Amino acid sequence: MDLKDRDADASRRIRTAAVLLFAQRGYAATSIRDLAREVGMTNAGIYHHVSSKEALLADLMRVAQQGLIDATERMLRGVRSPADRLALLISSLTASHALGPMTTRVMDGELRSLTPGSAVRDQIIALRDAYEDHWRLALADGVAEGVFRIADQRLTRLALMSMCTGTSEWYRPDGDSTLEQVCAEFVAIGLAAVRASAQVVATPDLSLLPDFPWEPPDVRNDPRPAEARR
Amino acid sequence: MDLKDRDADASRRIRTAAVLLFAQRGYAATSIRDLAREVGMTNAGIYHHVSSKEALLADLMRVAQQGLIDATERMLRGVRSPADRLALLISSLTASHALGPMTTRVMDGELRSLTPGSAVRDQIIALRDAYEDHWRLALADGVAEGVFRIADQRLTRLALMSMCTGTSEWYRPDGDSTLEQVCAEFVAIGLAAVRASAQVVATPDLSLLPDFPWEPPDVRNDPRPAEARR
DNA sequence: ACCCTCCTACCGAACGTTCGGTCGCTCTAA
DNA sequence: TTAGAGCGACCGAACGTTCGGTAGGAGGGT
Repeated sequence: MDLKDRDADASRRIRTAAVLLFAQRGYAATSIRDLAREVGMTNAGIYHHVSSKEALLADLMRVAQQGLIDATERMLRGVRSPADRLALLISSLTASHALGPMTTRVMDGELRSLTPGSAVRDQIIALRDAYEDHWRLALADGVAEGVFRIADQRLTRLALMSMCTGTSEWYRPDGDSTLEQVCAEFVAIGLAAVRASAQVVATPDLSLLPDFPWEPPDVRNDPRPAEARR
Repeated sequence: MDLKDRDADASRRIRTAAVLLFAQRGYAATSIRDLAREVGMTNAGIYHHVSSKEALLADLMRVAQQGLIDATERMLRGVRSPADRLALLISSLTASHALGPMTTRVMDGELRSLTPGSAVRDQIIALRDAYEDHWRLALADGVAEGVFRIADQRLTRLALMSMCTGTSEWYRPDGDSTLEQVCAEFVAIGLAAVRASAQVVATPDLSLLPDFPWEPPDVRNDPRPAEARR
């Protein structure tokens, strides 16, 4: 195999394994040696592809967060109605967490593992803020246009985002509900939460979802902790 | 001070500090020495009150989960209407996570840190199942009685529970919304999610909420990671 | 076709540090 | 006088990371 390809392949396998292990056990509970064993290398070999354990985590998180932002802006492009935008925000966040459960669990839950005050951490927080601004704007516009009736916009946003992100904890592609059913149900709940008077016409284009490049292939041998299997 | 009291006090301070550190940094990222420093002891001193680090975590989780179950059953006692029961489930789960954010974050998120197959882990999973059964039953009863219209009961339950448990990540007692407002809003969202036709008359008695005995006093100096401060 | 050199992916071994946990002593309150 | 809370010192193991070395493909000259 070409050396360039070999390097790219090793980097990809390391990141895929890292996403899997960080999501299952947590960053702090995963050692470089665990990671090396998973990709068939020694711990020293890992450091040819990664400058440090924390830089690896930061890289995974930054790419994932940026991918979510890009996908969201692709989906919202040209959509004006606040109800449509809210529906697309709910669908895309839910679908992203359903289809990339490992990546999104690391993205959502490992910020505390990055050194406080470090540049990468601040950058990722800024990305998160930029993403949430799309929600803030959609809700504020809906209220301003009189099509949403919301008591507390921050409260509503946090409730709906928790609902969507929670999907990564329980969704299974071979489970009882299809992704389309989940999205449709969550959109219905979200529109009820904002007392939307307008009808939703936008349909999410799932091909615009983020590509999480290191999401592990669905491990049939139960990649998820037992408590999430119900 | 009486020796018995001194022991009880040390045990309490250890558990309070453990809940705080486990919630902030995670179990794996917290060392016994971190814990000892927080309570003004050496690492060896800790082991006079705790048999092992994992047993300490299991103890915190078991007591928290049992407290939630007890409080839920106190609240639901004698309440027959499914709409009332759902409203009380939402209120109590939300309020528990708002008032005991550290305890509930450990309870919800550290199951993966317990040794797979261990007796304590299985016991805590069983407690969690027992708690969730109250939700399953309320939704199923509502559907059976014709007062709820739900496409997928499991889906609805998971969405609403995620919304409630997410509260521990952002709620602040000195924030913009009061606990009563949060509960009222979440109950409204929940009832809309099940297309409840019945009116809700039950009012949650907050004095029946679980007493999480080791929840740290609200640390004004920002006990929460920066990303949750918005 | 061949050799020679370079480069790079990776390994074996070790670094200093920190981990969870133990042991025996000291000190103190009852 | 005694029990036990807490401490100082320590254990073996594991941690993240580094370093010198090696195998083998890549590339150029002949």
